[in-house]
Amino acid sequence: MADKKYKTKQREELENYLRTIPEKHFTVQDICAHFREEGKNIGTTTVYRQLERLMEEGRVNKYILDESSSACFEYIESDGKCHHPSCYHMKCEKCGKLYHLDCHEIEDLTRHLEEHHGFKVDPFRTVFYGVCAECSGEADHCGDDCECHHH
Amino acid sequence: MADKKYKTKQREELENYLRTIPEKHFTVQDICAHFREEGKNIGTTTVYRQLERLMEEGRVNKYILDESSSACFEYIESDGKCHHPSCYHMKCEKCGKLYHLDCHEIEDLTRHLEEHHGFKVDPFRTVFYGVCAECSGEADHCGDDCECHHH
DNA sequence: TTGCGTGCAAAGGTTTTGCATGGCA
DNA sequence: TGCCATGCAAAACCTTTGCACGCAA
Repeated sequence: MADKKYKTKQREELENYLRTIPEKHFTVQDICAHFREEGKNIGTTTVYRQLERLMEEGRVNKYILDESSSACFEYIESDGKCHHPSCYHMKCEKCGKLYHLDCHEIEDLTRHLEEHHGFKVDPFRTVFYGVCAECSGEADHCGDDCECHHH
Repeated sequence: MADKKYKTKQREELENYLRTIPEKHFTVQDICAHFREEGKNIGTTTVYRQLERLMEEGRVNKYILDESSSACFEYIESDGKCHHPSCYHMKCEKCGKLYHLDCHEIEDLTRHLEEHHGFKVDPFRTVFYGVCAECSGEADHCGDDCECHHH
């Protein structure tokens, strides 16, 4: 099962870049745009394939927040442990921002759901939708007509 | 703000059909196929637009289970109140079943998220993804190669 | 030299948009 | 008669696949 893996220039540059943005969210397009700005060019296909491999290695997470928009990826520091108490996210329906849910209560709930409901939650896939503090504070300035979440 | 809404044949037929499958999952294609079988024809575009409207009215939920496959919708009984202690759902990624999360712990968490994180969760939109009791019990029969969740 | 990796182009899917036509009020 | 709704076709997107060429080992 020892996969033969070549260490290519693209793979190395991609990983180097990812290391500079740990735990930030990005799309395939973001990556391509970044390298284009630096004069370097990495094909879209390659980025998809490298990210897929990194996912299999558990070094990248993939989130699907909205169809009809690109999937969101996140690089995980490769020291083998998650820096967050939990891997859940909260997504604001007003401004579109995505927050890590750093909270121990959710751990308790996760355990509760498994022990009492027999349901083993996948924190990577699970997103809490709602309204964030920022947006509920300035509700008047950011109503339904606000387009800020279309960035 | 009183939207002018015509009551069209298509809208009525769609709602009539949805009422027969409350809390079941369907895609836009499913709907179109159903009406095609009955000889009636409703355009894909129309279904998308009607479902969008129903979503805004809070009578339909939309789930994104996998990119590169269609979005999933669910009709909610429209009597205006939820029959469950909480309105969260758990969705099994193996068998595709959707469970209501009848649980008081989740109420506590909701309160906690609002009070300590300033995040007001929308329980109707939020779905816990994971593996249900049934499926984790028969893990051997329903492994990664199992296609049952592709219905 | 071997065979994996790359990247262009094209395909495959879902969802959205434009626009002429149809139907509700 | 207004004007919203419909539905076809086309566009817009994201993602995947095919294939020839390049490059690491």
